Amino acid sequence: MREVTLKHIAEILEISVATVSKALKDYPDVSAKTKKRVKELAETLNYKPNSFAVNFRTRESKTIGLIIPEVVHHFFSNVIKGIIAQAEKKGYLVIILQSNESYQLEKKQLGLLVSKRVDGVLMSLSNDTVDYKHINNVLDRDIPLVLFDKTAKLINCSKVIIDDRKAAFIATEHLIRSGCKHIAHFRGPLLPLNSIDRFLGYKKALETYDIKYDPSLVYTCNEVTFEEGYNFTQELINTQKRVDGLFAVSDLVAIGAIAKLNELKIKIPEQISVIGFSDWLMSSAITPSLTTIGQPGYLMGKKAFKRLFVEMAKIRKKQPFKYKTIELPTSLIVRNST
Amino acid sequence: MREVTLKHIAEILEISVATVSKALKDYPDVSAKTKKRVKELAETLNYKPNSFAVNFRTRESKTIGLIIPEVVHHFFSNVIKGIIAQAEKKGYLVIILQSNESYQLEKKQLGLLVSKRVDGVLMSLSNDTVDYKHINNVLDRDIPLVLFDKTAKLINCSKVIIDDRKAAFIATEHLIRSGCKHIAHFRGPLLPLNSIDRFLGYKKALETYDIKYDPSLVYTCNEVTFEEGYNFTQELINTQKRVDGLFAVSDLVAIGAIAKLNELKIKIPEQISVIGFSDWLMSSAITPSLTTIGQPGYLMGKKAFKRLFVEMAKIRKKQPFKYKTIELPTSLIVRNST
DNA sequence: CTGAAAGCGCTTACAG
DNA sequence: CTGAAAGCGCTTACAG
Repeated sequence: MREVTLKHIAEILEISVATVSKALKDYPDVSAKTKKRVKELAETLNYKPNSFAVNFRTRESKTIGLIIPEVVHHFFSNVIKGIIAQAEKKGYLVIILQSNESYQLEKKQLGLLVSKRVDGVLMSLSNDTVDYKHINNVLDRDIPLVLFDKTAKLINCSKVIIDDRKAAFIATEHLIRSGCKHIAHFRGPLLPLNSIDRFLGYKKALETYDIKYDPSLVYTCNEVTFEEGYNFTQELINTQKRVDGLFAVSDLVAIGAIAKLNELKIKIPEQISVIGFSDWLMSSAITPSLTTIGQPGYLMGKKAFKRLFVEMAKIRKKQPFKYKTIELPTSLIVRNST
Repeated sequence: MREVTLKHIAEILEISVATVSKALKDYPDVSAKTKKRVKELAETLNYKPNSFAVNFRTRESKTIGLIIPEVVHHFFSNVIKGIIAQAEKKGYLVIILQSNESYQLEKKQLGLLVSKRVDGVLMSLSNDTVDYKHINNVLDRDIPLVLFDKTAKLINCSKVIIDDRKAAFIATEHLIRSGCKHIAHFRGPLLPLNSIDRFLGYKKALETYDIKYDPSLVYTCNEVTFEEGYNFTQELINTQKRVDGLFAVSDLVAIGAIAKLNELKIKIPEQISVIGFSDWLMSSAITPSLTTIGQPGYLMGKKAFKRLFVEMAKIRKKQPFKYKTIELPTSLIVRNST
């Protein structure tokens, strides 16, 4: 079965390829009668434009690229879902690449997407990324790019984020208001802005409520895993320090902590209150259910695509535009661990 | 900055475009000297072939499509990860679409991928899919397509699966061997092959060990959620029937059951043993940790791409090949809930 | 070893 | 209202 082309239709109808093309695209300068004939035949023959030819001609692929640090991650899965849903609605397809939290991979993948000529890029930085040349390079080539969740202040482009500092402040404040006075923090890696901001929000809350900041109550989770939460909790308990609250950088870490506390028969929240961050699927299912900060992953994906869509249109039409930072609200979800 | 093309290089070097093209691709019929000059200049100018033109010419996109019922799902996330990792290794990019367990969407998305001219398709059927015309249609057009995890016997193509029936048999057998005699089953929806097979494995194990099958101990989870596990457990307990074991179609359902049993202060595994299916991230973290069947998601993704890669090559070279069904091993992971 | 030519399927500025 | 023509950037069969 040969692929049907404009030429076939033109030959059958004994008109030119140009007219067929214009008829199908409803150009005003084609007679209604011709349009009708062309469209009907196209329908009958089940004509589908050759997208390779269309891409080539129009210099558009109607495809965007997405680079994400880790696909197997409740929050990021939700972001992905939001992005593909919104993209599909607008006729765009999404190519997904995983940077594995590696700067080298991220750089390489961005190169792949550019050489594939995606119409735009959505990305969340890897924890490893310290240098932004690869990103500025894309921006300089007038390829729209929007960052989400893990961003960097020094990159000048549109961003969709939450206010990590404020959310962490609220989380810590919630512990303080529930009566905690000795609050530990299992923070994220030193580099990404999110974990810095969450740490700063924690410190700020202590300061606001006149609680002395004690650096020995802060542990750094480089991998942000269950095991780190589990092990650091043991270490924390071993120090024999007074601790009555714990703010963990993510639910997974908090759940690790809860597992260890349960094991040690330390009562939650009576002896130690625990709060996480992100609201993972499982957080309401564990015992005790985890108080946490709700982070709108699906919405973030949706908004990120929407912004990208706007910028793709602007660039296509060579219209000037300003970068925007869109901040999404978070929520305190109180459950039984505090 | 104008895009560098073969023509630019040809003009600067005062040779033909054809020779430049061949030199870059190391055709044997170009002199070493010319090759060297061309390659050096291409390097200096940072020449990148226009992938739109290449796709158009070669009729290949080096892109595959992936249709998955649900992105936010621990098992499927792992499959996605395996697929993109393997695809990237072979120079392929992956477009991901989510069918949302809807046959209509699945059909539409398959159409999108075909019109986008992906080189191949990987998919897992939606629970809703009863009719396979859309898939046979793709296969008939000589577009390679491999199914994984959720497949159908009636579709004639390559598949990457686990033996759900056997795994369910082993899960149920494990309960029986731990002393359970009254085993409930929270099964999946009536349609997809997986949940039918898991149900059949359960029945077969009962039969093998001379335990009478009691249909009133079987509940159907249409959505396969935490809530269903939670609610059906309440219903099950309400019936006052003797039950000492539960095999749930997925970990999420099992975790819902555990949450309810904990709430009712029913001891696990002393009073009721619980086993799940899939080994989600959280299953080792809950209390008690969940015994389950390990299902190799990442490997499944990897194998599915590998098979697709083979078939893409065969079809490109117009070589005949046979469809293959690749069965991956599962494992019984014993934890504290049994 | 090199190059002229055709062509992939479409779009669009232009002429009539 | 219709069509001839050019062109997007590349590849490859063919001639020399």
